[in-house]
Amino acid sequence: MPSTPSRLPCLPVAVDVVALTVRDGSLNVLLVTRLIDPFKGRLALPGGFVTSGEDVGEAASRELAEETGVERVPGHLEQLATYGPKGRDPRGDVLTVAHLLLAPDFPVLVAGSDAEHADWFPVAEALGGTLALAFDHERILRDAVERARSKLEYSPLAAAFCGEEFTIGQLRAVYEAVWGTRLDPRNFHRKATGTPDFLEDTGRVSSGDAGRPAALFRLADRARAEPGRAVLNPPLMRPRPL
Amino acid sequence: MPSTPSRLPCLPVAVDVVALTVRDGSLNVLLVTRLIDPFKGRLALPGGFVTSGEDVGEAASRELAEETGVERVPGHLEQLATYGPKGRDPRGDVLTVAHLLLAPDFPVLVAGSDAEHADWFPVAEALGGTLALAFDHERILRDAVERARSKLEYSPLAAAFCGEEFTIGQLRAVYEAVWGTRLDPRNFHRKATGTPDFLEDTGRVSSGDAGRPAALFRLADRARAEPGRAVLNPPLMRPRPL
DNA sequence: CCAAAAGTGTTAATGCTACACCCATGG
DNA sequence: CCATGGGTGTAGCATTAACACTTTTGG
Repeated sequence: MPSTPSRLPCLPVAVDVVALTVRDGSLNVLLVTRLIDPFKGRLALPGGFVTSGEDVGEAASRELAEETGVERVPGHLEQLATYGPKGRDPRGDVLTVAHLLLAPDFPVLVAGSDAEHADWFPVAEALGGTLALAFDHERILRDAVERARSKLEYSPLAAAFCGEEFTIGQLRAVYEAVWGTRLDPRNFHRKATGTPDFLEDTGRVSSGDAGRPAALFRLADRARAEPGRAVLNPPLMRPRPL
Repeated sequence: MPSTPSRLPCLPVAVDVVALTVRDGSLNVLLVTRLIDPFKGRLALPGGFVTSGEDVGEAASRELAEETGVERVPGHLEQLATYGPKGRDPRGDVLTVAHLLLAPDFPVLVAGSDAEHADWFPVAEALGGTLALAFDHERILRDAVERARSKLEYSPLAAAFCGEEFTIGQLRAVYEAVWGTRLDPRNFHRKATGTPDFLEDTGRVSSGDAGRPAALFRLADRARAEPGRAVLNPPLMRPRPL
């Protein structure tokens, strides 16, 4: 069976992934150095073309695995938005379906100097213009960060930045890094632990750090099942900027 | 210059539009009867293929105009999500970029019996399975309604369902229709008029209806400029269903 | 002991819900 | 006059914001 009907207008369809994580208290994004034209040598979002027989989400997963060298990239992947196809690629019209990955800080494997090498960069730098991203990737990154910021308000997705188990303090650090604000540790603790269907106490405690050991939590089953669902009702609001 | 680079994998790219409006107190969606296979005779979302040289949003606008006979369709158009390309069209892989239109109740022009004829249908019927929509359009419609519901909570987009000027009562009717709930008129009035950068009093009043004449409002300039922006902070919350 | 982070209690301000109540029009 | 919807006031409740305070570790 033919996978594409004939005599229909066709477009090259790409996927790009904005992979975000929290490192050293600030929001970082995964970027690759382009080895071919256009924009050879410039930094870009990981991505590539959709091949026959796969959905766009599968293509995003595949590209992410290929360009990081990590077989099963952790975190929460969701679709962001579709851009184009007009005027965003010097080669011609290319449609791209951008995706958003919220992930714990996993190490990128370096395959070799000839492959495209992915690495984490602070979002502030990537949006400041100093890195000069390829294509319209700065705009896509901007949209992705805004999406991530608003998602934290009403969904349990902040936990996607943490590992399987995490402390309330680590979770708060995620909110602070993504929103660029400081939150009151006491009030945050009450809100996070008091929200139904959000967190589950594992009974274990973290060790090693300074200060009193913290209880370890994991996402509640209800929140695991539907990661996009609005379990934080009323929402956890980010402080209004003046 | 060639508009599509050669030797790149290609896909047919469609756009579909979920046009929503409020009629007689309930949420309605614009559907067309398909005149060709596949799904000939079935109801479907208006849409079509993206042609060379246009962005997906432009294609959505164009298809909407073509299939309704209305040159400049009113309301707020935004991208919803992208579906596919696998297994959603019996002809083969087709990617579709779904859009969402929130519009006042405009009359659909009937061009003739041979053209695809668009008309409004209650969302409840379209999602109930009685209408049996073509392709995966029921799923897209479901996502669109959910998006519209959550957008009303924090954005000023409820006004997109009304005309240029509207009363608080008409605005409340939009919330009630989209959310399927009843809201207290007094509290709603206070919240709507008390939210900064949301509504602007025109100074005029509505006439003709039963009861006391109501003041006419329009969207504030700030809300007009960025229709998706979260001006309703804290959000206008829909009553939690038991 | 001291610093640092975890966790609990308390209070004041804010926002929402649920009403009572008055206003202005059409019939 | 009455019904109908527009608009204001207010008391009770829930949530939040701000901060005092205790707990438990590492150095």
